[in-house]
Amino acid sequence: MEKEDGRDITIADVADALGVSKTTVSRAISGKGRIGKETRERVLEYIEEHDYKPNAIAKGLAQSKTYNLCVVMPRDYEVVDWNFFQRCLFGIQETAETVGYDILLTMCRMNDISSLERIVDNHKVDGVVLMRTFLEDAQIEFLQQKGISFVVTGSTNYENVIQIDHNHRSACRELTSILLMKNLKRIALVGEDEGYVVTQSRLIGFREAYRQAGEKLDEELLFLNPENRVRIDKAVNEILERDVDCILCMDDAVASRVLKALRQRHVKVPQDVRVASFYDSTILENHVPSITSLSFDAKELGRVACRMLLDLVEGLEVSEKTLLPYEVVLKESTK
Amino acid sequence: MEKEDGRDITIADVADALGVSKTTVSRAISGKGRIGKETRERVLEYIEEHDYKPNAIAKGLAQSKTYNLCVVMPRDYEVVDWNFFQRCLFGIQETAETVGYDILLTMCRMNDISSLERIVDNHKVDGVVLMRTFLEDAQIEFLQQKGISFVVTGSTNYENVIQIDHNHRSACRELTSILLMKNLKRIALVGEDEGYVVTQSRLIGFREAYRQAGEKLDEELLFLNPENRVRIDKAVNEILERDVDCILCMDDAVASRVLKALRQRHVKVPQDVRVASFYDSTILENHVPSITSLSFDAKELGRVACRMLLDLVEGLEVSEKTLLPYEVVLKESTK
DNA sequence: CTGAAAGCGCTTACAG
DNA sequence: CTGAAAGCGCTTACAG
Repeated sequence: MEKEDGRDITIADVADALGVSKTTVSRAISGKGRIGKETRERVLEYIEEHDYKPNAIAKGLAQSKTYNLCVVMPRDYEVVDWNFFQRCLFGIQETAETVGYDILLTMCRMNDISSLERIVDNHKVDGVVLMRTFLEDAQIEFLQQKGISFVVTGSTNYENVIQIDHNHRSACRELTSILLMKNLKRIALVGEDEGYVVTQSRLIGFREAYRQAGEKLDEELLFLNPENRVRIDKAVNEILERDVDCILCMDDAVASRVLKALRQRHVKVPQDVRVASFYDSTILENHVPSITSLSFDAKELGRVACRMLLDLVEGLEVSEKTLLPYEVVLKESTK
Repeated sequence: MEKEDGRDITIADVADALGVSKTTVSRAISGKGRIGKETRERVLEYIEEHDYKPNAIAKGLAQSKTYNLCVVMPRDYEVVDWNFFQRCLFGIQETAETVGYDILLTMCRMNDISSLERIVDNHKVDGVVLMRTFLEDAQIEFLQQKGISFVVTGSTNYENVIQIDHNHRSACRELTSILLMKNLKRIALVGEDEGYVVTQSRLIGFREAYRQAGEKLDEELLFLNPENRVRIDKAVNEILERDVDCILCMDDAVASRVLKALRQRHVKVPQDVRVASFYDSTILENHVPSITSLSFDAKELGRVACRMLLDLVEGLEVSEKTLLPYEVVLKESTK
């Protein structure tokens, strides 16, 4: 509702029109504080009729709150799976919305956190969720020093950080175990970057599966050197020379390149070699043959993370580490 | 900088410490209004030293501004290319940031605009960019009625809407022309949804190319019926019966399904039939053979859109329709 | 149950 | 060139 001068009506206008005080109107809206049932109804009715909408900014100022949550997305070109972040973001937004919070989105290149700093310093948000962190993470250090509420989706080695993640270690252990049980003993593990905690978790899970199965892991089949970055091709050559049963990829970006390399060499999947990925993304969605992989519910991750951040903002106790379940999805590529 | 009680220091603290008025401090910071050079420097120095940061919320309230822009992303599962929106979003965020604006992100399912309504009604943003619109668009109607500044990325038939788009019509005309010049006369056009303006533009460009080339278009080769939605497969069968030179797909999601269908039928691309898409996305990025398509710079679209919205918010004149260039990228699939 | 008043942290005419 | 004061639109002790 607008007044003649083009401004929206305020709580003061409502109060005037009804011959009550602003306090009363405020109480009727918020439901806080004692107020007569009848007065409240009168106010509510008037508000409804005249389409009054509270100004969230003013409310925020008075309460020293913003009702905004900052989510920091990664922004490099190297990101494996945008879609995952996308879905996670949806989960966050969806649950934030249900309690009247909005999402202030920003990006973070490597360790340039200027944008995050500006948003936090300017008091534009009540809390933040970091969608990706590094082993050495400027975002975490900044937020901890500022003392602002935040959670991390994914895992980190930093202390006292609320983190929500899928159980990658256990997931990778399970997938590897299944492969071993299928009598695929010689598994080559290909991955590009050890700079993330998740990569380490995956590797640990991989090793655990071998140990549990009582099988010996051939360290010669581990291709984790970051120098392989552009040379997956070369790695594939070496792998093929070493007589492997299966190629396990750290993620789909890697898997995609491995598959391409195999195709070029006319190596058939799964006949000549099996392939599986520790990660499922849309990259391989339409791949023929379909690729065995782990499946994670990104949206649920977002939902849980957001809920926890909201609790944190409200001053509630929140457990430091939450692990979400996963699924192993067996497809043609490991038949 | 924090005070003992945990609150951040305010303009009043600075004023007190320096023995000047809040007015003066405010002026020193904003650069507005007359102020002595020396006093300004004193203030600035103190601020720097004590790491004072203005409270954007308070500033916003005083100025009736928020320094936030709302970006509305589509949220259906049917969206063709998330990546495009992603990159566009990056462009928007990037340019907003340079002038101290932040992005409030929300999603819009089909025509459920409740989330957008809440954000606008609560005065949480100064303007909005709609990333996708429908022929009948609740978002546009709502924003127009509210009289709030907004721009649209993409095209719409609504009047008086600032829109920034790639020149799809001309792009599709050019790609089609090139195919015709390669003597690929019998081109089947496959698309799923006519509910968007862009689909119409593409179709127009397609027809124009035929007209310009003086070739007759076989209407039997147009597969645009939404009923094909799940039946691309069937369409491909019919296409193959009709002796076509090339299959032109409205977008990559369609192209991807068409290619899959061809593969299953052992039809070779480009030997047996050529394939091209009116759109380039990551879906087909690693496809073998590589697919001829149009290429659009999503990030630039975001940048331009944001700049125009900012102008609009500042009350500047802005041209209603802006068309951005494109590229035709010829690849193996039409060799 | 209700209200006057102070306050959230800024900006901005207005006066000097 | 500088400042006192009012105002942005809410909330919230405090008093009645």
